[in-house]
Formats: sequence, C-alpha cells, structure tokens
Amino acid sequence: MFSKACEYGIKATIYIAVKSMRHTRVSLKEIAEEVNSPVAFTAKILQSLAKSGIIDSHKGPTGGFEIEESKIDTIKLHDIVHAIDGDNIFVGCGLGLKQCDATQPCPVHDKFVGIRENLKMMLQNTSLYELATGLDIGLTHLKR
Amino acid sequence: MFSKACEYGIKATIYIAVKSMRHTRVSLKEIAEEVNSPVAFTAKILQSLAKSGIIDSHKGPTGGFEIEESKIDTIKLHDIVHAIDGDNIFVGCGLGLKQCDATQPCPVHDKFVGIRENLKMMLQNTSLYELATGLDIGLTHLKR
DNA sequence: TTTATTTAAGATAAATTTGTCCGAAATAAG
DNA sequence: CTTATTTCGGACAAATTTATCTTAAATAAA
Ligand code: FES
Ligand code: FES
Repeated sequence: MFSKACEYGIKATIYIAVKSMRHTRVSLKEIAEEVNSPVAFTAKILQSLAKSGIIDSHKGPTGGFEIEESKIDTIKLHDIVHAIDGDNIFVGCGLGLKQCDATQPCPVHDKFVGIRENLKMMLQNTSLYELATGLDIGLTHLKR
Repeated sequence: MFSKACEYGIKATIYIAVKSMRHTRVSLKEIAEEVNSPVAFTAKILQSLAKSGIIDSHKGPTGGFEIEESKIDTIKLHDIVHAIDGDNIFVGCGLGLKQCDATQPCPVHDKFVGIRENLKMMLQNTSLYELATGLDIGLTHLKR
C-alpha cells in the first residue's frame, strides 16, 4: 500500500507532532528509536519532509525536528503520503495503465475508483492532530 | 497498491478467460502482447498461477493457457491477488507494524481497517467472469 | 521416430527500493 | 574562537522486485 519510506515518514511525523505539542524538539536518533526505523534511512525521509515544508529542522546542539504548532491541525495524512509517495496512489490505474480515466477504462476501473476515492477521502480527512492525540493519550502505538 | 507481477497476472488471467469462454487456448506470446507485459516475466507469473490452480497450462504444439470454463464464474479477483501478492494487503498493518489488531493498534488502525475491508470485499465480490465479459464486449481495455 | 512448438525451471541481470557511511555545514555553548 | 552536537548531502551498499536468457521437458503432428 504505502512504501516503507512512507510508513516511517508517517510514524515519525506523528511522533514529532506529539513532542511539538509540548514544545519540545526531538532528535533524529530519538525519532528512529521511537518509530523503530533505521536511523540513516529515517534521516533521508525527514530531510525530504523538511523540504516539503511539513516539518522544520534545526542543526546544532539543541537542534532537531519540530512542527509548527499551528500546522499540526491543518496537516493531513494525505499531505504526508503525497510528499513521500507522490500521487500515483490517488490517480493511478489499479492495473498500471499509463492513464486512468473513464474514456478507456481497464477492467477494474469502475470498482477501483471507489476504493481509491475512499482512501483519498480518509487521508484528506485525517489530521495530524488527531493521530498525535491518539498516540499521546496511549490509545495507539508506533512499535510492536 | 498491487505489485507489477500482480497487475500483469490479473490482466493475463482476464485475457485467458475471454479466450477460454470461446474454447480457445492462448500462448504466452499472445498473452504478453495483449497485456503489454514482458514475455519472460509473464511466463513466470503464469507458471505460478498454474501452480495455484487458477489457470491450466499445456505444453507442446497447440499448447498454451486456458481456464476451465466452470471456474471462470467462481474465481474472484481476490483469488488472483492472493495467489500473487499474498495476504499482506488484506491483513497487514497500514504502517507496517508486525501485527495488526485492535489490542495494540497503530495510529491509523481504526481508519485503515475500513479501507482494507472495503478493498477486500470488492475483490471478493468481483468475479473473473464479469471482468472478462467487460473486456469481451469492448467496454474495457488491457492496454493504453 | 523425428521435428517443430510450447511451457517449465533455474541461473543471471537490471532496476528500484531500502539502508549505510562519511565528511560538510550549521549552530549553541563554554 | 573552539568544541561538541546535530542535520545535510552525496556516494555507496544491500535487498527486493522486475526482467532476461538458456536449456530442459512435454507433446502434437508429419
Ligand atoms: S483505468 Fe484502471 S483504474 Fe482507471
Ligand atoms: S495496527 Fe496498523 S492498521 Fe491495524
């Protein structure tokens, strides 16, 4: 469904959000531990999330990653997935045709667009805030 | 969403079904042409679909692939996807946790299981027969 | 029986994704 | 200013997926 990079990226972003709500920056090392992800690979993903403007990064001692508090509510799961995996999952054909539209549909088109739209809506309607809150109050978990 | 192998496998199976409904065997070469897939890779996929019992293969002149006509109606998209991509898409955690269940859910669990179940139902309710019929009457297409 | 045709099987190779390493750049603090 | 800390950036490596090649096995027909 999502790439490994995207899975790590989502988990990392949620963790950063939890800490940011407490006005605490968090280091790459800590994130990778909490998310159970390879440190150096996580660094790459965080780098790209920073370039996409989803998270902020700061170098040096006391540095680390954070998310502007006002953004936590407006950032949606959709934004994170889109930043890392692109838009193929939202607009691409389920059977890999170069173009998906109803004028020359693949055999699963009619059935697939519903699922795809469903997923898209879910991601667009899910805010980072609610994900972070669920984690913060111990309702959900990042490792297992 | 699905692997390349699965995309090719689905399209190939649908094409074989169309031909089988006309009691015609079809060769690897023809399948790969119609499906726009690499020949040798397609061979591997068909081989595994044959081992899974979804399609039948026959060697030698007049050989090729076919599907028992009585099966075309009972084979579901779910069976093809499961045979090629396994069951991770049906039971796996959206964020890659080793185990997905409600006792220790990841942050997206509640929202993800709906989508996943939705997809599963769609695949279980979609028969090879209806996919093949749509293609046969020119309503849908395998290439673009 | 010989030949031509077609899939099976295993080894190999290319491409992509995932993951690592290391030096550079920034920056906070002594 | 110097040092310690932390992210950045690029090169590199491993693993997985996708794709190819070659030889064998089966089998239909001449
Ligand atoms: S054309 Fe395949 S999903 Fe739309
Ligand atoms: S635990 Fe992640 S989807 Fe169920």
